[in-house]
Order: sequence, then C-alpha cells, then structure tokens
Amino acid sequence: MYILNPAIPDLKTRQRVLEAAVEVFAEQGFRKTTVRDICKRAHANVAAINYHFRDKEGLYTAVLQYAHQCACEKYPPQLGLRGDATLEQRLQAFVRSLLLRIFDEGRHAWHGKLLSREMFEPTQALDALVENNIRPLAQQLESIVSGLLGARTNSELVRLCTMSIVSQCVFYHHARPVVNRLYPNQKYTLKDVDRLAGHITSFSLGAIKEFKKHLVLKK
Amino acid sequence: MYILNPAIPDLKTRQRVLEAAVEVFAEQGFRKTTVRDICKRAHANVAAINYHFRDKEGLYTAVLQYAHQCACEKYPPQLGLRGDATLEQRLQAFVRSLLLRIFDEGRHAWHGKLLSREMFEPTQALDALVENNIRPLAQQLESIVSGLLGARTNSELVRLCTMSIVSQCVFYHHARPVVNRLYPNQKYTLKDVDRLAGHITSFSLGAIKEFKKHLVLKK
DNA sequence: TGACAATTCAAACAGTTGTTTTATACAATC
DNA sequence: GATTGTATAAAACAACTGTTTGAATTGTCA
Repeated sequence: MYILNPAIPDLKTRQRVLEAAVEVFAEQGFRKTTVRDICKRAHANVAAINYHFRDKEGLYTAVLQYAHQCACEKYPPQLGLRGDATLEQRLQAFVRSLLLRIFDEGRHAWHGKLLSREMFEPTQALDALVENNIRPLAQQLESIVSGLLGARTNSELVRLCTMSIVSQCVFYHHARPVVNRLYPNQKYTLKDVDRLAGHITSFSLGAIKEFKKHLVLKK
Repeated sequence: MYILNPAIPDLKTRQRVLEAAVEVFAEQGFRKTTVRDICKRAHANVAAINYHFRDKEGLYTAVLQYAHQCACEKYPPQLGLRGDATLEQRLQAFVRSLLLRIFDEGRHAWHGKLLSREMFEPTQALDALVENNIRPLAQQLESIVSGLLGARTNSELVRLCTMSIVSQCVFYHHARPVVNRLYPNQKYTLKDVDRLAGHITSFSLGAIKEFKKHLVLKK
C-alpha cells in the first residue's frame, strides 16, 4: 500500500483515480482532460487508468455513474416532504431541491457539471442517464403540474408548463457565465437560492393559475 | 485561384477557411476540432490558418465575431414590429425572435451553438459578446417586463422575471439532447416554434399578471 | 516584361496525447 | 516454500497535435 496523498491516504489506486477523474472531468471536460493529469492528482501511475478502466472512455463512463450515485445520495428525490403536503408545497420542494443540486458548490457540483457537459457533447452515457434519472424526475414534476392545472388538461399544456418550470431552474446552471457577467454583484448563498426558489415557484404558480382560469372560461 | 469546392468556388482562401471553421467549431467545439479538419473542408493548406489568423485561437475569435455578425443580419433585434405595438406584442416578438434564432437549423445555427460552447468553456471572447450583444438584449426585455409590472416595481423582481422569460427560451437550446431523448417524437418546425413562442409568452404574461395583482394588493 | 510582394504548398518539426510493454513487488493458494 | 494472479512502476511506443520552414507559385505594378 502506498500512502502518497495525505487527503485520501488509504484508498486503493482504483478509487483514488476515480475520485480524481470526477473532479478533472467536471472541471475540464473529456477532451481537455489528460490521463496524466488525473493520475498526477491521484498519485498513481499513468498505466493505472488502462489497467483498471480499460481506457480513458471507460473511466469516463465510470465517472458519470459514480457522480450520479453521489448526487442521489445527497439530494434524495422528495426533500423532507410530509405525506399530506399540498401540490404547491410539493412544487416548491421540487424547485428548491433542483436548485440546491445546481448551486451546490462543494464536491457534489460534479453531477451538474458533468451533466452540462453531456449536453454539448452527448455520449452514449446520456441515454442511460435520461432514462434512469431525468425521466423519473420529469414525470414527478408533470404529475404535480397536472394536478395544479386540473386532471383533464390536455397533455401538451402540461408538458409545456413542466418544461417552463424546469427551464427556470436549470437556466442558472447553464448560463452561469453569462449571468455572472451580466450581474457581477449577485451572489448565490443558501438564502439567495431559497429566494430564487420562491420566485420561480410563485412565478410558475401564477402562470398556471392564469392558465386554469382561462381553461375554465373556455368550458 | 483554386476552384476545388463547388459550393463556394470563387472565395479567397481566408474566407473559405473562416466559413469552414465556423461550421467545424460549432459542431465539434474548440478542443475537438483540428486545424487539419478545417483546412480539409476548406480545400486549403494546413499553413493557411497560421498565415491568415496567426494561430488556431486567433481563428476561433474571428469565427465568433463572424458568426455573431451573420446572426444579427438575419435576425435584427426588433422583428418587424410597429412603433405603436403594445407591451404584450413586444414581448411576443422578443420571445419569437429569440426562439427563431435558437431553432434556426440552417447555416445560422452557428451563433447559438458557439454561444452555448462559450457557456462551458468561456474564453475572453465571451466578455465582449456579453457587453456588445447580450446585455443590450437583456435590457430591452427588462424594459418590457418593467412596463408590464408597472413602473415602480422593485428592480430585483423585474430582473427575476426577465430571467424567467429568457430561461424558457434558451432552455430548448441548452437542453436539446435531453429534451429530444425525453420526447423523441416532438419536432420543431416553424409552426411548432410559433406555438412554443405563444406558450412562453402567455405563461410569462400570466405570471406577471398575478405578480402585479398581488403588488397592488400590498399597497 | 521584370521585379517585388503576397500567397500557397509540401514537408518537417517539436510537443503532447492515449496506450502498451516489460519488469518488479505483493498477496494468496496449493 | 514455490507458484499463481493481482497490482504498480518506469519507460517506450505510435499516433496525432499545432506550428514552422523554405521553396514554389501567383498577383501587382512600374
């Protein structure tokens, strides 16, 4: 056993490489990242990647799975919500947990960053990620929206509203470089995130309320 | 003069390289793109890039400027709007033109793609792009929103609503790989884009209307 | 036309990339 | 205790990268 990295001293090479790779891939993306950089951070030999993960791409898919697993452990789907919560409360909780995942500055920012990268250069890994992780979340939100609009609303409107809500959340993730340049003074502490969650929720609830009003008038 | 590319036969090397570079950079990103690939498409020698643009990075900044210029020519800020248009009409036009820019499948999809790439790996070029192009657009939308909410609304709410509107538009750009996987059957013809613009506009107008109602009640 | 600059070209350069090879150290098994 | 399989190490490999070189070609203008 080789104790080289004081921060994570007693982990086997494979694990050290994996954890280093998550960080580097998230920061630099697949292309820009070099196996030598990863191994340097992991205090491992260059050949370790090929030995444990076959090749760089094998390591990358392992990284995606690992990061997703970590994020799910930290932010479980229903964020401390009582069983008898109203639809409004469920929406607020959904928005808030999504934002928290996005604005997590710590070690769990990986998930979001890696997911963002998949948007630009989708790999095969994205297919599995959408089916296993994203679709269930989308359906969860759709059911909330459907309930808010009224059960008999046509599905297209439900879908459009769902996307409108999600988009407001992920925007601050995708467009952060632009937002930061537009409003350099804006910070995103926990309090700010809560306020943002409040805005998005009431903005969306207001929009849905108006939709429902006109839907009722039509009938 | 070398007539090699039948599509763009009579352009000087510099221009052929530039146009090829726009496409390749937009498709593959800065890192993945190789100068040899660009030159191959442009039917130019490898050295052409270094001769005309100093280096690969010089070519990239030229590409960003060029793509931006092209997009502005095709989609001018105010999209055929009468001087006496209502705020609602101006909002609809703003949303629609933004969506059109995003869903343009033709040669002008460059601008959006390149801008998206800047989000992940911002270069110095992004600073100029935000100041010259994005900030004016944001202010334009802000003034519309401000008018809709009422002149005396606090600026934070105006900004939050502005972001909520923009986010719904750019979402379909940023998250297209995910959206396409979630709803594979959804197409985005001109008609669909118009319907989408209609939804985003009425969703946002409804939300703003509700906000205004509660603002009035507070006073 | 002839001289001069601008442009294009093939070839080579120097550096980096992911990967493989070969050898060695360790632990468990017979 | 020899053997076997796993893990790590240094070095070398082959391919590809952006860039430069220097000669050949083209265009321009006196």
